Amino acid sequence: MDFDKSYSGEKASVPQKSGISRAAMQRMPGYLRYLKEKSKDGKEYISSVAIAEYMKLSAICVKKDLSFATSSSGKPKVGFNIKDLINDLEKLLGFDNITDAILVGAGQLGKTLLSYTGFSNYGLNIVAAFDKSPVLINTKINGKSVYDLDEMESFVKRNNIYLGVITVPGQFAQDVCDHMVKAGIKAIWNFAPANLVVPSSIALKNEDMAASLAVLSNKLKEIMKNDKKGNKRNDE
Amino acid sequence: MDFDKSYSGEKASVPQKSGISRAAMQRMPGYLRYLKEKSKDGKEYISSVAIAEYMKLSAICVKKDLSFATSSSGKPKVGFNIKDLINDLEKLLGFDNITDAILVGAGQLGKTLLSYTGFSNYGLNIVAAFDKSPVLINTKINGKSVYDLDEMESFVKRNNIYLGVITVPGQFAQDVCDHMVKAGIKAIWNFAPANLVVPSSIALKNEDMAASLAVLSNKLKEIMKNDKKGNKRNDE
DNA sequence: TAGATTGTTAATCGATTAACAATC
DNA sequence: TAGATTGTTAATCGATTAACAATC
Repeated sequence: MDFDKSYSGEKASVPQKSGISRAAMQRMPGYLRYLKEKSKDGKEYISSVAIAEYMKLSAICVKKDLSFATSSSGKPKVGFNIKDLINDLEKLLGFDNITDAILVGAGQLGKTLLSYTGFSNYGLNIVAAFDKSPVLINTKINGKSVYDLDEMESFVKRNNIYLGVITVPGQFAQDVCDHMVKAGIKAIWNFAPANLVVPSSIALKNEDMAASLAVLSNKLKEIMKNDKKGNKRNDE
Repeated sequence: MDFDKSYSGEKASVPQKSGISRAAMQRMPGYLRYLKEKSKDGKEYISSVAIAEYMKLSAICVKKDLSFATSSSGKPKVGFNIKDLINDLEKLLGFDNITDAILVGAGQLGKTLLSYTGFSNYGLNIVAAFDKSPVLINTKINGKSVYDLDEMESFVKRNNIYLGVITVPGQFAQDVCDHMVKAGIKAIWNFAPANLVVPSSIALKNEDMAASLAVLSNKLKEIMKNDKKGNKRNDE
């Protein structure tokens, strides 16, 4: 194998699905969640204006985003059929058909993800976990077996797995990542605090807590600064 | 209290720190991580070109980003002093001085975050947790007390806490969020799968697994489609 | 019908990149 | 000095928004 390896934050070299921007793609699950709520409330139709107002987006943005998902079009004056829209979004997001995945790192975080029942709503099914720790190997977490990391490659090939989740400490992440790529994994969901280097043909999504916290801390700092020039706390 | 409440994904109405784009802000922790690695390797200086190559960004982007952080400037022909840059970035990100936070929802995920030792590197210190479950109340997780949710408001006020982490199931998230805002919390880090509605004066960061997975699944789908028109797997 | 709402094309806005002068 | 690299201003690119015709 001969890859042109290099770190790729998330700026995938992988082409985007026909014209949908990453930003739009990230908004889709938000729409889906909102529509499901509305559907449960018994509503049948909803306008882009209503969605936009709640989601604090422009109606035009919502319309444009949804235009990528909708098979049937919305009705002027009425809006979109919520049930149809839900189906369209689930299809677009691939939440309707389950993708099998493996997870490496059955520590605290790994355990949490293995135990999370919500992934089935997102079309993800973690079928097995791998670890190096003898204490964990051959145990079960939420009914899912933890195997020796050495068995990962053959498991992945045998079961045609294409998605891998990394929940090991930062310093081991690159090594695990390399093994996943070697095994044939095509998409990596990385929870480890590490800048992973992957071939450009592999999809990588970093769940980067530090990055999130950076944004939030920055906002908080601004808020505190503004508050100083006024009333200090909101508790009247 | 009278807020103009509305859902705000992450499109904060809160002003950005003097000119730094959100995108840039999110890249900062990646730079920091890389620089720390390099520093450990014994390197003293690094050029924006070298950083850019590894991070798969343009050198211009790196230079521009770093210009927001650097107090002293880089040296032509040599690059930036790594140690200085690390300090600058940590200061910019607020990772150098600790912010206290509380967490609501001491379930599996809450437990994981409470046990995570890495947050101190990010300037975050979760000082206490809150829950409704009698099984959890008055227990300790990683040395941190779990209190009755009813005590949250007074705790937050008494200890001048401004940052709250939400790790409750989706259906309870809005209620918890409202209580946090009422208590005086200014920044909310939400791990629950819910579209939270907050006053525009509150910073909100959603750790939205569904959104991440949406992007990753989409990329994977593209890859698999492309692969069909060629060799099927990478294992020669 | 009148008016709300859709869907799309053109304009704007913001972020990234290119160009280039300054400098060690 | 020559050349690599910085820092900044101008150009480009992409995503969001505005405008508007179509339609139920």
